Amino acid sequence: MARAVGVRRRPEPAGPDPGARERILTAAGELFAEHGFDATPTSRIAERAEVPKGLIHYYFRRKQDLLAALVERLPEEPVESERVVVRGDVAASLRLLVRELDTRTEASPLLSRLLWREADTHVAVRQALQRRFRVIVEQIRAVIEAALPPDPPGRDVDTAALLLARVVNHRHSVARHGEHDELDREIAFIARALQP
Amino acid sequence: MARAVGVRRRPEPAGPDPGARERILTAAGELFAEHGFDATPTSRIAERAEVPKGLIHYYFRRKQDLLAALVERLPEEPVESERVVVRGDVAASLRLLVRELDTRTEASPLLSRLLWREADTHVAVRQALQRRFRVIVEQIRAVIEAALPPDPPGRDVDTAALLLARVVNHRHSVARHGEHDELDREIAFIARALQP
Amino acid sequence: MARAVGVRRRPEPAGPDPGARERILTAAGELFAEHGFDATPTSRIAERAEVPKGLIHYYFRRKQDLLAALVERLPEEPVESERVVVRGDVAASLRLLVRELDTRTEASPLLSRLLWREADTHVAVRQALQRRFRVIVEQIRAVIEAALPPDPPGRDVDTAALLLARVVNHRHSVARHGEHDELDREIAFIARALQP
Amino acid sequence: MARAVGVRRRPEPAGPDPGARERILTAAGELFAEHGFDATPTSRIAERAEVPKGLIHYYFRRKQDLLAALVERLPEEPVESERVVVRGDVAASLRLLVRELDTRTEASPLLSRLLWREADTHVAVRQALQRRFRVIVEQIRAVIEAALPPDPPGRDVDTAALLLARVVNHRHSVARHGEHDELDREIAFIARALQP
DNA sequence: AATGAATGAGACTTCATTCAT
DNA sequence: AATGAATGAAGTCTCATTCAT
Repeated sequence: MARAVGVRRRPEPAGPDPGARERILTAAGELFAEHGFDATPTSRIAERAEVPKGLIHYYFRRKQDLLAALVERLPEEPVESERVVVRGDVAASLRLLVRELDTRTEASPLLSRLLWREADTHVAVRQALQRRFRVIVEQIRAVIEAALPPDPPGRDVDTAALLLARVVNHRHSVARHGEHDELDREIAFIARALQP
Repeated sequence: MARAVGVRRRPEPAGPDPGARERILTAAGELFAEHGFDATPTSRIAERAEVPKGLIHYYFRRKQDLLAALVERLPEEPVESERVVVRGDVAASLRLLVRELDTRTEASPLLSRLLWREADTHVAVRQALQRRFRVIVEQIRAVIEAALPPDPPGRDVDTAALLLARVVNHRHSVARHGEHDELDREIAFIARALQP
Repeated sequence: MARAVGVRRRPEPAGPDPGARERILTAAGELFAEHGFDATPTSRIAERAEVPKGLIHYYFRRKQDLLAALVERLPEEPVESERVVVRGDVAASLRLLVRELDTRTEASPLLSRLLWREADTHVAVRQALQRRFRVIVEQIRAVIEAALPPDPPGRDVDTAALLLARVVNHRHSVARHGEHDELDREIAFIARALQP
Repeated sequence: MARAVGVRRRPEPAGPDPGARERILTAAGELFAEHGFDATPTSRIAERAEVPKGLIHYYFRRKQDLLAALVERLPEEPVESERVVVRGDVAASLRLLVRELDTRTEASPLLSRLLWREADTHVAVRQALQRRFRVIVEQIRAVIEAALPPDPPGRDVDTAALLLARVVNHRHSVARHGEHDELDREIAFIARALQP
């Protein structure tokens, strides 16, 4: 029970700690999002993840690798169009799709903003985000076409998709989230333009 | 906290250097834009501005103040609507307006992106940018209304303005500039929706 | 706020250096005492302690903590009265006690003066020193009472103790040490006053 | 009335400012006393004295010279013994003398402490203070002798004087002022010892 | 005589990263 | 496999001091 005074004890390895890697990434994501990448010392990440500082560099040789790993974690697989399409009602379909996209991002809205913030200086991040942007444009286009009434006149679906993608992305990157009214009005506007 | 006791050697100031403040701001803007705020040491700013390091802190007590000063420099006065309105042609009017807005930002496209990047962590920057965003929305709305044919049915001008403002802002903040085709197509799309 | 982007070269730590902490404290004590707290850069401490500058901040987050640690090191346990009491001879007893107190302080006379110097601006230091002063008053009182002839008339032992404590403290804080004649004369004076 | 925009105006010398030197010294004394010599930038002194920073270095080439000048200002001329002597009552006499000495120092008790604090590192200060200490010892001795009953047995007046001087000085240098009871008891103790 | 602009030395501190264990 | 100790590079900022005017 007592501990000999003066004897330096090795801190006893404490055994394997599964989930440590995961905790590190979570902590890093939160802190980066909150204070920025540069302003977050690895030591603070270690604290929040409750791991020794050394372990971070054991899993991620450099701090930058944390960012890369964070990007990997972003859900990449597209929303299955069928799940959100309301045949004949473009506005409703898009609303559903956007809710779905939001949900994925909302998992960590700050993280999304963070990544866009770092995109300019970190190539890997930028590329991943641009890829994701293109996927979203494509998805919107698909949903619009699936929801549109069968006889397709010459509407500019491509532009509508890009437009909405920008709106969505704008919210996820720099604008403040939350105002769903505005978003819905924008969707309605675009939908109306597609079916006269 | 203190200075070592002893006699200082050669401060040797070289007399007033007008334009130094300006050079510092320019250098700071460029470097911040290129590498980010945190990753730019004041020493490098001094180098590029060709001033002694101390002068930077003489003009701007802390590094943050450089950011603030950079924001001040953004042109705030709105575009005079009359200059860009083409009566009866909403699309043309908006194209002109957007070109004008671009020009102002393009003065330092990187700077604009930088500021949006830092908005999350620097309150003053964020507020200034949000204010600017609102001004732009308002301007777009004004132009649309001035360009619209005289008999006004119940179109959603507000939403159209917000939509376009988002597109513009998206380009200035996170998207890559330059693809004017897409932008023009988006403008056309919105304009068409406004006059059936 | 940040670190320039780029790869660091050669940290190359050299393994545990036991005694480093101690060497740092010793060096700090000496230098502070010699030139003052503010006028001693941590870099000079590092030099004298023969440790890299970083190590100082590894052990003591801020420079102030060095002062605090220095105070901790002061011997706190009181002199055992019995060791110095010469029954019936107050002057002799006090001389012995003062010699003992001196010895403890003389271990680092400059350090003592330093601490009193910094007491005004560093609360922790001030409190520690005030505590020590009170202990000394108490000790002196105890010794006087133990040494006093058995039939105790109404002498003002308290005041005598305070008086001597002040003399001792005066020597340790601002006066120059060393002149034992004067001290002995003062002790004799006080002792005489106590036994007419 | 209007001022041409953009024209740089010399700030107009504002005419001679007698008392500026005095104000600088006062401000310096206060600030040094409050925060310490090293921790007080000349800029802050300038602020409080309401003079341009340059003026300080115009009057006092180096910061140290401010300390020296502060020492000069200390009242040096001794208290006239006759004013405080109560013939036949040593205690009363000493009480009066000490009150008088206090008054002089109390003019700026913090300043007194400051000077003792800096005495170790600034030779000029140290010498001035030591000189003053000797003057005080001498004064006390004179007062004792003047107050003592005419038939002088072999009392140790010198030691009594030194003792009291130490008490006084201890209060002025490191101890907290204010407790006059203790001081009076100490004076009484010493006085009693002088006249059995 | 007075002053604001300017300067450079250097102080403290933070931190990513490495190595021995 | 894991970790605490250790390092050194660099960053921000302060400030006494000087000079031109």
